[in-house]
Amino acid sequence: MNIGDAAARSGVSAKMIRYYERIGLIPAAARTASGYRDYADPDIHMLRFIARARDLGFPIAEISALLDLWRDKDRRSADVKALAQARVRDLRHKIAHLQDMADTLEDLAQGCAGNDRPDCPILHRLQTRDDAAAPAQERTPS
Amino acid sequence: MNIGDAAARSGVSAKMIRYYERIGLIPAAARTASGYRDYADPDIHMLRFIARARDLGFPIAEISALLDLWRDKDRRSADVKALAQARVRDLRHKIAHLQDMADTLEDLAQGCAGNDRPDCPILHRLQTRDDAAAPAQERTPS
DNA sequence: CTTGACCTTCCCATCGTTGGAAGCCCCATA
DNA sequence: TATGGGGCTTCCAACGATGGGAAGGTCAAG
Repeated sequence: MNIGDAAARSGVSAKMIRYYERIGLIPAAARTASGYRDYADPDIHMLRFIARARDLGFPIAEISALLDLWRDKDRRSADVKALAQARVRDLRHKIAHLQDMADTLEDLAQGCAGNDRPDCPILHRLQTRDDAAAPAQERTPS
Repeated sequence: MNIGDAAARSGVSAKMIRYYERIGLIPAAARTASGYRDYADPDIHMLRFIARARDLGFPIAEISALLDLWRDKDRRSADVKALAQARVRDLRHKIAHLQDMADTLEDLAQGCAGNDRPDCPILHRLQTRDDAAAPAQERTPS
């Protein structure tokens, strides 16, 4: 199976497959006599695994750890769970940060008339001191 | 005022100040006879403005637009508001995406025993077909 | 045999930021 | 006055993850 077929079947682009091989995330693929990379079904499984993990926000280093666990038949499910939970915490942290930014910005925009006049509290708050940068403190801890 | 002082006062690192100058976000700073960049209070205001906008998630291109509006005394506040609202929409979109990832992953982790045994639905779902990629609530844990 | 679609490697770009190296400058202290 | 250490200058590289493209080899169909 050529790299193009592997890409189509796994959802990982040919570019990224070569990249993952280069950085050592996946082992070097087998080669045909003419130098083409040659993939089989287990490789597709692995690439699909990577695609899923990537879609769930795992960075490369953690996908590498997940792959090790995936291949290790003597793994402890606690190790897998710990990785997943750490990722969830990281995602929740990022979400909270973006939420703060969005809430603050929305609050600023809400106070702006949005007409033809130049005065705008958004610019005003941006240019002045940073005393009250968090108006959205009381959010439901959903 | 040296670049180090400007960095300390504005909250923008010296590295980034040089970078912003290089990419044209800010005009080239004045120079002393010996070639040092020389900053005054208006420059600090501008850098602070940039730092605030950056902390609110504006990309460089939009900060540039905001700076233009900031300097334009004949601006229309509607233009500023539109930029801010577009940024809020973008942030909310990113938040929704991260939320999906976190919910799905949390759901997967919830079904994992987290003990010394190797079987783990997280790895299981990652390696099998893609019907599990839907948002967390859709799927009833069987 | 030609053509076109594929493959190979290599380089460059993104975006915002940080780090380092080599070399010059400024100030304080001995 | 000399010296040392910090700050300044520029340039180069890297990060994560991906895309684009050039130059050249290979494969399969017409």
